[in-house]
Amino acid sequence: MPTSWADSSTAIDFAAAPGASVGNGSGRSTYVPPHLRNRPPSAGQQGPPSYSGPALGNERFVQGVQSGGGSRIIAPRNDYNRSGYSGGVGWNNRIGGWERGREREANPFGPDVDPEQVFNEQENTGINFDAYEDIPVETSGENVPLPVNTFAEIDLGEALNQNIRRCKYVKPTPVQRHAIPISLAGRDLMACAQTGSGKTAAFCFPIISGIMSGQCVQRPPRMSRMAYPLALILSPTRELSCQIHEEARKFAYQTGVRVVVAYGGAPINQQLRELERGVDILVATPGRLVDLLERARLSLQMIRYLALDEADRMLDMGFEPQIRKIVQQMDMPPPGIRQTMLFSATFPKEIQRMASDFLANYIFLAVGRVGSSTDLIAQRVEFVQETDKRSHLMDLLHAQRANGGQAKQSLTLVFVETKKGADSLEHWLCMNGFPATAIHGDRSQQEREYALRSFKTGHTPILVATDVAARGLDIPHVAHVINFDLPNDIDDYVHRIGRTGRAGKTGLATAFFNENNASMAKALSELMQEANQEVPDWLSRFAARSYGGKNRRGGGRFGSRDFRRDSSFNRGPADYYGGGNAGVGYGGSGGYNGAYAAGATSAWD
DNA sequence: AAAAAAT
Repeated sequence: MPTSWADSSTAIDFAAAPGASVGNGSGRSTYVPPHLRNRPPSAGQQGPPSYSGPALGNERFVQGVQSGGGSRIIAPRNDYNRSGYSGGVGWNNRIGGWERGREREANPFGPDVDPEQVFNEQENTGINFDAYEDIPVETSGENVPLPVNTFAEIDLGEALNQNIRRCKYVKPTPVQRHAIPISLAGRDLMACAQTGSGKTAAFCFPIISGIMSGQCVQRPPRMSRMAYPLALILSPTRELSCQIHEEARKFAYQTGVRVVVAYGGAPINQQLRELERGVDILVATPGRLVDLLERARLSLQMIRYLALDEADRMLDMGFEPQIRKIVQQMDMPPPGIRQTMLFSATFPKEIQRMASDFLANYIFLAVGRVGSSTDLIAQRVEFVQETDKRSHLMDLLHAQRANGGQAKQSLTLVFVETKKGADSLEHWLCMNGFPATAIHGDRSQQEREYALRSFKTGHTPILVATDVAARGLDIPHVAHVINFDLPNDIDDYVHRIGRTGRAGKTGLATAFFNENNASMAKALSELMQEANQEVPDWLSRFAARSYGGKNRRGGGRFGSRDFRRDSSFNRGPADYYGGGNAGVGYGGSGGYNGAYAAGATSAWD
């Protein structure tokens, strides 16, 4: 994955520059970021700047600018923070500062888009805003800031506004309308929303805007090669982290806010180099992040914004210990000091507990699921024996091809249960004349990224995938999701079919069902029923027969409701936000069920 | 049981 800064020629300077070598000893050279080398010494370099940051106490970082005088001298340093110290204007000056001398920031909008040509027409892969009109939204908490209806109402700054135009965002999505004002007001947020609802922008805009305007102490001077991001965005899979990184780079283009991504499976050295060159927003998967922390190449003590994306997925994948380590056991400022946004498609107990632990007096936001509410995804279930699956798949693909689906317009995503199954199905499809590729966790990261690219571009319009691709990935033009193997969890099913019918486009989801999936019958038929889909009789019979299986409404969930309303949850000292029920003026929450049935397992359980 | 994620 090309990362703009890595690809610039200064990377070479970096390797060659004497200043690049870093010493740990006090007498050795201090790392000077490449963009600050060969600059005439400014006033700031005469003496070491003082630094008053979180290490000295729990005051808000913004106070550091004003109160920093004479607090602590750590290391000789360049004028990184000069504007903040001298004028107290913070980052607006910094843009001129650390961006000056950089020839050109790589164009994050892709080769087809000239960022200078804001009104340049491009295929609209964006959001079908009409599809958002009826999406129900629910908020609760103390003093919920009012939602906005346009981006213009929000003061995000000219640079960000221009990027919003470049991205062709005309109008905020529901999650953006609500989440952005909440975030800009400095409040913590627990949001139930899906990727595809525009939530990446919903958490990126306030972060970028906050970093730009914040009178923060930029980098605590250190002699080590430690990176100090101001914002951290955690996501469950590498591909999702990449995707967030790509989007965030567009939003941050020419704002001076630097976005870096770190994830496993890729050489760590390049990522370390990126971090060394400065990072404001770090997007990461938990494993690699812990690695970086343990190598002491990264400190979280400057974190002002924390965003956890697809939090339920991260818990499913067993990341809770790592996440708790990152958030609670390293040097990250506590809730109330940092600002935290927790995004999750579902809201089970574990997430509620996490919300209690990670957030301070938060606002709860639930957004109906886009594309699932209506007929945007046509769901079909077919009874297919294991042994017949391949030939049946072949029939579907032939029919699809016969219908003249343009390759690029009709991508087909085939979900299977196992990594081995993915490989063998891919091979079999290719042998039978269907250009397919596969993505799963046993493939190298390079292969994974190649597969995804090849699929997105329509080069191989069939992608065989395990659940690695089930959530969050936003691939335009997926016309058909085939559950070759049904998952064992209805939530996974919802996420998988959510790869189609995105952003207001219609999609088709076909599932192969047989006796092995009996445990899914009930939940599946309920889900389809509530989404006004035709449920085959045989499936209803299966459903009636099955006792076990997961009841969608069960599982000890409070659903999308703000659980703080439920007094049973407020037990003991964990209720640190005091007072307990924050759901002021909140009532009649059940009203949306039914109408938005397919989203029932997500935001509207 | 399988998948994902650090090496």
